[in-house]
Amino acid sequence: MTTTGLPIAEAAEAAGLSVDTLRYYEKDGLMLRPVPRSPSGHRRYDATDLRWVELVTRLRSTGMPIRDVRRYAELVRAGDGNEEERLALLRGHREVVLRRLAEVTAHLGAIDHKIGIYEDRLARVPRSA
Amino acid sequence: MTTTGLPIAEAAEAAGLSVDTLRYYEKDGLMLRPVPRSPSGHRRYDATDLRWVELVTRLRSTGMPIRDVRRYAELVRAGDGNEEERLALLRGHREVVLRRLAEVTAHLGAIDHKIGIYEDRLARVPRSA
DNA sequence: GGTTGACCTGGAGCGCGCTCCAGGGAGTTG
DNA sequence: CAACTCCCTGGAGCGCGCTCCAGGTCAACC
Repeated sequence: MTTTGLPIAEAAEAAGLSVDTLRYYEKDGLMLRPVPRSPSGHRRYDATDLRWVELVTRLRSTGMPIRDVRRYAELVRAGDGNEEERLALLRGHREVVLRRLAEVTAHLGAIDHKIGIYEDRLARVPRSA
Repeated sequence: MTTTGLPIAEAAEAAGLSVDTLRYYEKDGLMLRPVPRSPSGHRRYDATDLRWVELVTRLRSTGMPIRDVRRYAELVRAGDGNEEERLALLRGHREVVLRRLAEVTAHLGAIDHKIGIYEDRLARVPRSA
C-alpha cells in the first residue's frame, strides 16, 4: 500500500468544494505548498493539505477575500518569525466578521418584525377572505 | 416651499448608498414605483421611497440576491392579496440568514481558537526573541 | 450670453470567485 | 487493441452587483 493521499475528487468531496475550486486555490497561491503528485502527475492530498483546505474554507466562508487568504498562506509558508503579522491578520478578520455579524443580526431583527406584522395581518383575515 | 423630496445625492447620503446604486436599483425593478421627478426630470425621493430603500438595504445586506428583492417588490406592487407569498419569501430568507449566521459563528469560533494559539505562543516567546 | 453644477440616459466595464471547456495523457477492463 | 475513466493544463466564460463614462439637459449665477 504505497497509495498516499486522496485523489482530487475525494479531497473535494471531503472538503465540500468542487474539484475546480481545489485546482483554482492551488493555482492562485492559497495552498501551503504545491499539492504532491502521484507518478503520473495526479494530485494526492494528504492530511496536512486537507487540514489547510479546511482552514481556507473557514476563512473563506467567514468572508475573507481570496487575496487575504493568499497573504496568510504566504506568511505561513515563510516560516517562523512572522507570527505577529499572522495574528494581526486573523484579528483584523475577526473584527470584520464580528461587525458583519452584528449588522446582519440587527437587520434580521427588523425583518423579523416585518414578518410578525404579516403574520398578524394574516391571522386576522383567515383564508384568502 | 413646493420642493418635495430629496434629490438623488441627498437620498444616497441618507441611505448610505451611492447615487449610481440608487439609479441601478430603480432601473432593475427594485423600487416600489418609478421615483417621482421634478419638472426638469430630476428624481425626488420622498419618505416612502426612502423607507423602501431602507428595507431593500436590510434585505441586501443580509444577503438576499437582487432578483429576490425584485420579486418581493413585484409582490408589494401587485397590491393586497399576496401576503402569504410575501411572508413565505421573507421566512425563507430568514431561514437562510439564520443558517449562515450559525455557520459563520461556528467558523469564527475555530478562528478564535487559532488566534488563541498564536497569542499563547507569542506570550511565551516575548519580543521577537 | 457664458459658465458652473447637479442631474439625466444608455451602455460599457470591472472585480470577484469560481466554473467550464478543449485537447491530451495515463492506467484499467474486456 | 479499443473503450472507459480519472486526471492534467491553459485559458475562456460567467453571474453578480455594482461603478464608471460620454454626451446631453436644465436652472442659477455672474
